[in-house]
Amino acid sequence: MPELPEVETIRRGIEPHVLGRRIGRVVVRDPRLRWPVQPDLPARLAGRRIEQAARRAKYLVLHLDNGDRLLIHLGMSGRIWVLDPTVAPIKHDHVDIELDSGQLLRFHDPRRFGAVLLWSAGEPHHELLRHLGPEPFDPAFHGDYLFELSRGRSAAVKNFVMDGNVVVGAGNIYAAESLFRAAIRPTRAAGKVTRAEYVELASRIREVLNEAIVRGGTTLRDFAGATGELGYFQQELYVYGREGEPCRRCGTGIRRKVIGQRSSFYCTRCQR
DNA sequence: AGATTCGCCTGAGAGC
DNA sequence: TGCTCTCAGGCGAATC
Repeated sequence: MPELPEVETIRRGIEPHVLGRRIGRVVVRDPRLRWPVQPDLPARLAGRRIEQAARRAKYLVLHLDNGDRLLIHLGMSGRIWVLDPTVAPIKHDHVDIELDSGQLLRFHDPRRFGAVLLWSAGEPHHELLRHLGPEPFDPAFHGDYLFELSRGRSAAVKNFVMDGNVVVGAGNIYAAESLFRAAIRPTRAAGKVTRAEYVELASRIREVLNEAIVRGGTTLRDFAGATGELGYFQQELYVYGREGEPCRRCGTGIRRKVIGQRSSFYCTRCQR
């Protein structure tokens, strides 16, 4: 499932293919995504030039020359491919965006949890982005911020950092890995984690995400179609998906426990 | 307000 | 081989 590092990798991958390109025909084969594709989206995209390929949380944000922006979210099974238009569409290829380079952007999403939405120039803030917490690499994100925000919270610290209102990008895998590196047990109440621990955690969240982005970039060096897969970072996981396997630090068997409906992995010895 | 649950989807993998 | 069942999960909405 594409998390923030995967989305950033995809952004970097498609950027050279879309920057400065003018959009031609847009084909919507199935508008039934997480939110329905707006009926007027093809007409409003046609003829627009793409001026910037940005990212906010897990949203790709393509800035257009008329001030409109195209939001693309991959949900959990979404893909974006840069293809030659002669490549025949396959099942779940929901949206094609033709470019004046002769290539096209193809949005593919079996589970349709993703979205392709037009954000009008007239709306300064998009409803889906309004509530989002800071980017992990934003200076506003630091240990003190987590500490202050978490006071009085009874939810598990893992759920707390996975909450997009708190900070974006700490998805299930990266939350688990960050908490391991910070030696914090994911089940702890967020309100009971100390300031010093949050300073460490914020640092580890940035570290883990940065490493994953670097690895993701490696897998897509010969970019043709961003796959949104884990890439080489998968080889460096300390706890995620390693139930029963020995901790890479101390050898203790990694524990799996469901926290807030999500599988969580941690070392009972290293994480307190 | 914060915490929890629900619902949308289909593919992969396990079990039979 | 082929079927059924379970699980996975981003994230807004609804509910507690």
